[in-house]
Amino acid sequence: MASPAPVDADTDDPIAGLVMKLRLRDGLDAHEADVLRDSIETIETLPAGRTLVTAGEPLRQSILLIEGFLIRFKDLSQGQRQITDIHVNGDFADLHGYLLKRLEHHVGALTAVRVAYVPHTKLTQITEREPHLGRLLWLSTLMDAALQRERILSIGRRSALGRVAHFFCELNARLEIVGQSDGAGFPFPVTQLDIADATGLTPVHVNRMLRKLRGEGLLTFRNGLVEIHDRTGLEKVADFDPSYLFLESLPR
Amino acid sequence: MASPAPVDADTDDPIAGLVMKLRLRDGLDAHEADVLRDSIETIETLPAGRTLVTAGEPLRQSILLIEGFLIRFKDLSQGQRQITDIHVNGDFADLHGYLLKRLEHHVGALTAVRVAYVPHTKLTQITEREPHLGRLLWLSTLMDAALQRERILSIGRRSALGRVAHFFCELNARLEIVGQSDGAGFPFPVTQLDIADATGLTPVHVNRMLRKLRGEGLLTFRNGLVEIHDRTGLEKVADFDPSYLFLESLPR
DNA sequence: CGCCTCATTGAGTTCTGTCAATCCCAGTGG
DNA sequence: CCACTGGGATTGACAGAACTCAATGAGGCG
Repeated sequence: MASPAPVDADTDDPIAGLVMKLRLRDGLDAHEADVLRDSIETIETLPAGRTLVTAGEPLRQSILLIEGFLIRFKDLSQGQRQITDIHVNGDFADLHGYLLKRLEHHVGALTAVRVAYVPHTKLTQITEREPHLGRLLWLSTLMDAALQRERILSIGRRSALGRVAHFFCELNARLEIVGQSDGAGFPFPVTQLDIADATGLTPVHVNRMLRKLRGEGLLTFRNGLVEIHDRTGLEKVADFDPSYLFLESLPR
Repeated sequence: MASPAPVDADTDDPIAGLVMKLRLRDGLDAHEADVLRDSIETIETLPAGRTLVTAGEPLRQSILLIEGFLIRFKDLSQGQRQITDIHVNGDFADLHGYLLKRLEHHVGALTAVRVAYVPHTKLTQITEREPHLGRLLWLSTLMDAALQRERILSIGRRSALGRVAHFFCELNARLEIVGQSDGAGFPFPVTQLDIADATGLTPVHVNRMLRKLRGEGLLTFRNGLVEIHDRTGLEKVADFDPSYLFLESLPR
């Protein structure tokens, strides 16, 4: 019940999701896929709530998310939390830490996760020996940045209802890419507080917005499950334009 | 009067600001600086308000900002504008466009600017022949992303007053790096509407917050000039922690 | 059964936005 | 030199969105 319905990205190959996403944007040959796979040092399963990286700590490896949801988040001095990114299956979540050497934010497991660790030394080898693959990794961090910009727009200019709607539209679209959503819904075992921290709202207000979305027959979020009843309507409320997701191919 | 007071980054070298910033993080040898300088194709001066890149248009070159302020911004379908990034002297503003092939946002001149154009072919050569320099360019896009994350935190969780205060704290710190602020103030010829679009507020409310900052003896913004009267107090109101700017060196 | 976390709801408050008038000032033309 | 104009800045009054506080409900778990 609580386990996500595996579609076809969830094979035994830990980099299946990543490969699906990179392929979507640019060619990725078998050799390059092998190099990526061989760069993985260890694989781990972690429970929800676990902090994987704390701001400021020195880093020597990056995190590839195989299954579950990871978040990057920051806090103000008084404790107000803001989630800046949500990562899904196949995201090279922590690639930012590679060149920054330390992160200015935390990385945590939003749900139970399976992650692979890639040593930074391997990443440097890739940039030296496989320039094209190196550019693809760079590209994936640039697409993270595009998601962040949309989040800035969302929090800065969308209404609370629009923000919540947009949050789910984006998640749905991103999960579709990696075969974790069929477009009509997906498992998402988090609390309303988590959604509040991602949208810059309070949990109470998120609750009200969810009620409204439900009442308008657009979307239900309950028991860790998102059901999209009216995708077109939801995207209209969200003012959702997926072009920032770069879903089309970007020829080499 | 309206011309910014050049400190020492404003030499004739178009990449002076960029070099200052990259040096701060990692070694950059003379050869690498030459490669960067030689990658510039043309240099242009543009008036305030000019749009340099429109969302979606195919790109073949990236923009290095030599002087003035550039913005990246997005709009909702009803026209609400949100500035997602502000670029200062020495920022390789449009490096994101290199691998994305097209941008999902616009790039505009917030003030009069002088910009250099670098063809994407040159950037590819750098990644192929100069892996270390390539990583530095990658690093600069990662630092852009760190700024974006702080903006998400700011808009999502800071009060209106805190947002405005934080906006100026960040700008001041970034301008100091490239010698465009002495820490006590700097020229910033923009309107309150621009600040509103950057902070996710309305111009009327920005005006009120500016009045408050002025009333508390923290900062004055008037006639395109920022004067910081009480930096410590301002940073306190802003809950400003500069660690996200990565001002310290990141050893190779 | 009791406890705990999370979801839900209502009432009231506060913050920020909206609307509209006025002010200020630089630039322009007479 | 002065009236006029236009773009911002400023202000007040009011509206509305989102937050706060607090109570209640619902479900899972030991």
